[in-house]
Amino acid sequence: MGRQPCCDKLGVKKGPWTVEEDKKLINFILTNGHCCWRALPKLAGLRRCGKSCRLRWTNYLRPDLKRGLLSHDEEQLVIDLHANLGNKWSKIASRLPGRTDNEIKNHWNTHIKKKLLKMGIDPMTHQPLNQEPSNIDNSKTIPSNPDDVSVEPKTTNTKYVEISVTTTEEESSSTVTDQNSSMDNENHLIDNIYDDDELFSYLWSDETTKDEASWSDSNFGVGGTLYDHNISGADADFPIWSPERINDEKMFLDYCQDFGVHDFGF
DNA sequence: AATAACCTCAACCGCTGATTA
DNA sequence: TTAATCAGCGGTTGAGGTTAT
Repeated sequence: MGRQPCCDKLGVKKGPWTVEEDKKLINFILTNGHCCWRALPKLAGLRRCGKSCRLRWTNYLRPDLKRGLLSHDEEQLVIDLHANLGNKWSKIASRLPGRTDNEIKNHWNTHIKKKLLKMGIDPMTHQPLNQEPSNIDNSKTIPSNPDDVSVEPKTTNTKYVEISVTTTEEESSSTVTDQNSSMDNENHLIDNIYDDDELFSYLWSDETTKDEASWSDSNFGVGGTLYDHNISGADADFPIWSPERINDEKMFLDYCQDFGVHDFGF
């Protein structure tokens, strides 16, 4: 009865991934795909459980991932989607190409939440903090069925709490009044985004899953992107084969050796 | 320079619904 | 139908880095 037992818990490694492990995982998935996470670690020669491999791949190694802080537009979109969906990070992430649910969740908890609180806005209800809960009409901000995003996501007439989020230290130190004054401009920016039918339909489309996005570029060629998490600072924002990084010849050649030049689309 | 306090985010944990034998 | 495992999700943790004292 039932399926075969999952991975053998004994001897399964935990903790941070090493470069070697990353290479093994990338190499295996690029060659064989990831039809079965349970079997993958053994086949790839990794002493990890399938769950850990899946997380590492989806949150860090996927070729289509963007790196670096969320842009202002992305941040605003996250806030807007959160007002509709609540803490449905995977659904929010599916609307932001190249971003993971974990990344968005972390960014929300460490940056956006604080900014909203600083502005006197409840991050959960997206309403002013001093507003009595009984006065809050949640039906306008959070659909009864959070999954039902076929509900008008947001129009310029929909009365969500319009939130402006700044992205720099300088800006974040500004007063609420200052931020309110810039709100119109930024709302205008977001309105423009929503006025763009093509972008709008893409962002609100359920068609493209993270996996599809990932495997549409199932190699490290022109569309794919591989980042080296061991590089910090500005370099970390560039793919390892990008001109910005390619001057580090040794590292580049190391990766070419590991994955084969063809993997980089040359 | 040393230490404490704070911040960030990768990774883990535990739960849920779907799937399978 | 049942029981076991699966993938996926959201919440939480803690190591390492940064900033303040």
